[in-house]
Amino acid sequence: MEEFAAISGISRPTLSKFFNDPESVRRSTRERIEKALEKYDYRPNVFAMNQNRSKTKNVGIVVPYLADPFFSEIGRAVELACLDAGYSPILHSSHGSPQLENDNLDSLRSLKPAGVLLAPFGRASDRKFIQEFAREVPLVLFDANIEGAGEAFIGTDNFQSIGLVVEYLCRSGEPPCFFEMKTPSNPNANKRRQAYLEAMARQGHPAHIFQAEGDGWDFEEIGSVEGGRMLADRVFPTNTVLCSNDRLAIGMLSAAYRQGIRVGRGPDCTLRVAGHDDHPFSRFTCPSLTTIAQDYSAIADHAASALFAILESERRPAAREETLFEGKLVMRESA
Amino acid sequence: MEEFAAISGISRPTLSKFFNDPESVRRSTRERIEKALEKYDYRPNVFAMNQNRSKTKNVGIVVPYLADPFFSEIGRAVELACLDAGYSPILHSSHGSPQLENDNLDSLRSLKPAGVLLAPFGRASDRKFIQEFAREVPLVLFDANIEGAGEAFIGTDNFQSIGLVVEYLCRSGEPPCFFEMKTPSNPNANKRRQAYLEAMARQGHPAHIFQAEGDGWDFEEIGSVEGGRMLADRVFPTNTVLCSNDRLAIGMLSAAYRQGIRVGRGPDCTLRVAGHDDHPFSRFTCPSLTTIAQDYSAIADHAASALFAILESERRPAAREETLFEGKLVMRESA
DNA sequence: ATTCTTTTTTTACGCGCGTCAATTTTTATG
DNA sequence: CATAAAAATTGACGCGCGTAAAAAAAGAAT
Repeated sequence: MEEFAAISGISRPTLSKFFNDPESVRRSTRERIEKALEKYDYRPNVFAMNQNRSKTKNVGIVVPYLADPFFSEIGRAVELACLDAGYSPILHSSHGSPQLENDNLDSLRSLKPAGVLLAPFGRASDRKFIQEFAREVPLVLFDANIEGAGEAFIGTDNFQSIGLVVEYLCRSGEPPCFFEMKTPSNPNANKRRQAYLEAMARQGHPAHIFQAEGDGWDFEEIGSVEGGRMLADRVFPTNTVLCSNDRLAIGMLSAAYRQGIRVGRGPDCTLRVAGHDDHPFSRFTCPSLTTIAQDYSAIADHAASALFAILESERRPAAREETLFEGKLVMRESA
Repeated sequence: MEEFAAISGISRPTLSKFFNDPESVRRSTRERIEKALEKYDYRPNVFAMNQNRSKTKNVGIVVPYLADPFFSEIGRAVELACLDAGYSPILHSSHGSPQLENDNLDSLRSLKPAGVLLAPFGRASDRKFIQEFAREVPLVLFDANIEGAGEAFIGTDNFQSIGLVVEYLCRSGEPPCFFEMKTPSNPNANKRRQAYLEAMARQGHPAHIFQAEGDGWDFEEIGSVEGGRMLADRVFPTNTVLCSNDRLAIGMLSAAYRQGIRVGRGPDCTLRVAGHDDHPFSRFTCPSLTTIAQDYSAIADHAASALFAILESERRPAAREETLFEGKLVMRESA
């Protein structure tokens, strides 16, 4: 940097300011630096930059399971939002392990991040650990909420979205049963069950909840095995099943296919299946899956903005903000 | 560290050695340090550690598209192998953009990585850029090869795997046609086409190749639209289609379902479909997909080992090593 | 016990940059 | 044009650690 200062004719402290925030120097100076930069392509040393800075431009992003395309997509959207705002995103996956969630936060902490965007496991998360973490680092949660942790939460309004699909299913055929995991790792699952119950009450139909054994992240497998068993045993009192998420629904569709059960709205169909999340593969299931599309680019953008607002205000907000986006019904072949 | 040296009764240079490599100090000393570490939980500053080190313990991992579960899984396996070897993996996705591949390598370079594991796009990659990069940083390629770039390549033996599935398909029914993308971004696709041609020649059957228009990473969509069109137009001269990869096959299966074509081995079936890769969702397609399973944990482990061997030997190997693992046939319902 | 070897300690420097205070230069304002 | 305000420069210190050289200590071998 010393050398670059010499040949570019700019003092080193000014260069330092520039690299921290190009907007912080006068425009004429900025242009001179940028011109010199093209000529000599100097790049500051990341490690030396961050050593003396208490707050860096790093933003940690942690999602529970990157192999799930839903988190892959939303992780990407958050990453982009950070880049656009001039931060350096660092994306980590907890790979289904709450312990790894803690490890990820730990390893992020040593990178002195300006803030962290976390999609937590929820119930399975180490709540105390996360709250402790949030005391040191500005933290915004998305997708899954943990009451009282972090400065803000951004997610989908499960009551709205489930209400929407339940209303649709009731209007267009038999009222839906609800299929979910017995011990869901995600708090959205609990919200959705509750939302289902309320929506069915509103519609004046009896509610029927069916819970699959099993834990972990092999949702398709669970949906296929447990859902398949239920189909074979004819436990569903109506011909319509609303699955707590698309991955369970994908499993159930595969089970229905194996059993020769025709799924869809047609007259020859004996089963309707709907999901929630608009998983990237839901368009290609057989039949294609009717589901709820979460507005995850809105969720990602809003979560990032919320964090940046906190970072720029330099102080923690007084009230914890919770923002919920509405889901959209995506009507396809399965229901 | 100074403080921690004082209260633990160990000199600071010894501590420094310890944190670089715990094995480099005498066992009795190591135990004393570890005991003190539990008591005072000091952790060295990552940035200061790496500042004066020309080579860090960072290992960059770059995959072309993390939303593809195949890369998600193999990326994870590589990540784990790095952690086990005491390195700090940093996983980046190029999100389908060759430009971003360059950007990722650039941003990795500023982290002074000890080495980089790259699954490149292949043909679409910026070959010169990557070769330039490899001059600075030890580089090992996996999944997709770029001739002459990097110190080693580890992947699947497409000729073996395609030979295997072609042999199986011929033996168990009509010989397969081959369905692929016209402009594949992945060099494996070219190998597979070639392998198909050779395998069909060996089997004494005429080869039929059908290429879908379209580019990008929406393989399911392309398989569904283009493959569906071909099915409707009855262009396939036999009842068996071998798809270049599972994601195309998933699309084709969805198209077949829409058209009421029964897929599988049964007497009432008029189409057989096979894929390649054993995509995580292939078990849940309708019907479940017969495919080739790549041994990606072996690929990941071997790629990581190859890099570590280079790092520990401190010099570039004389010859470029290419290691190919065999694929395994996974027989399911679709063929 | 002596000698040789390995390990640790002592001492000291420097990495590349952030950042501060004092000063000078440039730009905006009246 | 003078003056105030904003921005840039000068000079200097320190961050937390790597690392080198020389001396001391500990352990191993004879």
